[in-house]
Amino acid sequence: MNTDEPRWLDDEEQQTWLAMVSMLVRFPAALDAQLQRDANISHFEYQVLAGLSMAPECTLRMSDLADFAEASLSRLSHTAKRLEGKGWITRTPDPTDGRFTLATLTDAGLDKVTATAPGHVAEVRRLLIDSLTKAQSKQLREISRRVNDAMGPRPDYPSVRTA
Amino acid sequence: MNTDEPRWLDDEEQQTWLAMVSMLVRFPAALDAQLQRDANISHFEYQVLAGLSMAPECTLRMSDLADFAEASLSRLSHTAKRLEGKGWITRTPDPTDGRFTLATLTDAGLDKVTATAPGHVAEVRRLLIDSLTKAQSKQLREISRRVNDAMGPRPDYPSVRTA
DNA sequence: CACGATAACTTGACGCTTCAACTCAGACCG
DNA sequence: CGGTCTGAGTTGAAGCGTCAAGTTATCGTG
Repeated sequence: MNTDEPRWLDDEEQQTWLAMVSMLVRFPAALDAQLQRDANISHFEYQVLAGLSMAPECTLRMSDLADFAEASLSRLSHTAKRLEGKGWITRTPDPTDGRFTLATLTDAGLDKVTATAPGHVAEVRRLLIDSLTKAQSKQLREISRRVNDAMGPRPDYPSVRTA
Repeated sequence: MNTDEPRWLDDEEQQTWLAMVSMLVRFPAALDAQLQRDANISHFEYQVLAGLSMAPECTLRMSDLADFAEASLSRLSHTAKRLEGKGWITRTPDPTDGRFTLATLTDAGLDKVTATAPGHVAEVRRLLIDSLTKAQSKQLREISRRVNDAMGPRPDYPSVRTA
């Protein structure tokens, strides 16, 4: 609603922007497509399962899991219900503090992640890692860091400590 | 479902990947948040209106508009119906070929874009352009180009020719 | 000129995300 | 202890996107 003359984008800036938007739209779609095709799950569901698989005891509080997957608690809750319905996770109140809910990967859930991970990693490699030189990969890390910083402090940035 | 030992990501690759995922999730959310807050429209709706505003006669075929906005025709059709309901666009069959539908920005729609654009551009600047050095901006263009290429030929890449 | 393609939308149903309540457990306070 | 507050999680409704059919207009072909 600001009507002061804005600083429009010059040609190069616009190209950067358009290329970025295109990648922004297509990349998540490509990831979802691969996972949907090969494992019949969404990228977000995969993230949830993968997050649990990397946690001690395959268990995480809902809020920590939401934080890891950068999702709202509500979104995670709905998804957790679906995943529970498929037998891949269970939810129980935290015995040490009933306010928390602990999500745990079942054996079937672990099998699912194990079966799905290689194909997913291969796709990430194909689309991103192997498409870039080592230098570009480093540049992308720095660029992402800066953009993430510009968006504010939400994700605890340095090394999400999950693997 | 491939069970051959995959090439896992090493530490640096994983960091690149995680940073990228974070940006991928948060950046579109940030754009939508700004537009929703200041103009009460989604980024996709903005793209549609902006696409029309840049076209000759403020008019485009639905299929060309879908192509520009990298959306399915179905998605665009639903959105167009909503935008038409708000009085921002109109749809008419192409007089020269009844199979096409021409979407045209109304005066009210043009006002909406004009009022919304400066704030949106400012946000793009704040989050992306001004967060990066000129060199990084160039790197990002090249990185996006490569990743977009890896995802296949869908969008007619070189200079979308809309402005 | 009829008649089967084909392509450009449009529509309806379904699934997922968001948003705004709502529930519930423990903390804090008198 | 009872009362209130806070924060975690859940739920239901509403909105948007996708998918699979449907429509309709033109093209080709005989």
